[in-house]
Amino acid sequence: MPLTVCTWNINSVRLREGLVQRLLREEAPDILCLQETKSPVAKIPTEGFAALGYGTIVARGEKGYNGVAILSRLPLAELPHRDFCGRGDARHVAARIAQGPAEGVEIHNLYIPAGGDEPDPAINPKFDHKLRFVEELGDWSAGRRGPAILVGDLNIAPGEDDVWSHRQLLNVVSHTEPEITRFEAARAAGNWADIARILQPQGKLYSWWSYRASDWEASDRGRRLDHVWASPEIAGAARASRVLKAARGWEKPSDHAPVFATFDL
DNA sequence: ATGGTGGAAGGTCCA
Repeated sequence: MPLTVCTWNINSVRLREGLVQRLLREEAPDILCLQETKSPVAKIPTEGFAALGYGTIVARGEKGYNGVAILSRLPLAELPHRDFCGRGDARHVAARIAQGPAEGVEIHNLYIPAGGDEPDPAINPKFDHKLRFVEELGDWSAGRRGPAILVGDLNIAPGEDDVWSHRQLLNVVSHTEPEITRFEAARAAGNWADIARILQPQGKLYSWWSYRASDWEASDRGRRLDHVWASPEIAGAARASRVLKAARGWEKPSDHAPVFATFDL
């Protein structure tokens, strides 16, 4: 049975409730993980999602910033989240699929700090926070076991083909050496498979295009910031991966496009 | 080298 998971930085779930509904109607993933919901959990507009079959929602939120949510048409059991960097931020939410062929698979939805502009932890506390967050992701990954899918806006584009210009972004936060080193170390620590690159090792892949371009599509200065990782138990079941680039062109879009992965479980 | 846009809060910070 196929299990399709989607991850999307929505940049306000309340402002873009209609876009979320459109995605659910047109693409119908089994599970949709959202980041930057920017809403307290109680104010997430759940009714319309439930009416579309996504009555299971596990979320964490705060007012105005951060926020992560898992919408599902499969039953979920919420799992404890980790308070990365001990700040109480709503950057991780987790659940276990509770029924069906994928029963027992854990879903981890993460929003890694963007890290600010200056890629120097000595003068930029946001970049320091980002580096420590990714280090902690490695520690946590090394200690966990069992079938799992980790998705989210990880805010790092690790490969040369994950950015529009490797050379021009080497000193731009999201593609710097200290970030990428820690990112790949964290992935290795959990034996996570990068599903998009398992299925397409070469060629440009982006999931984010800045709002600050006069024509995002024409300039196509994208980065792959949104990821789907799978644990070794299920990485081999990955069958498909894609970016719904069209959603970046929807009315009043998020600056991120949804990323999908399908597993035969 | 710079500034460009967008969301939310609320007279600014974050991305």
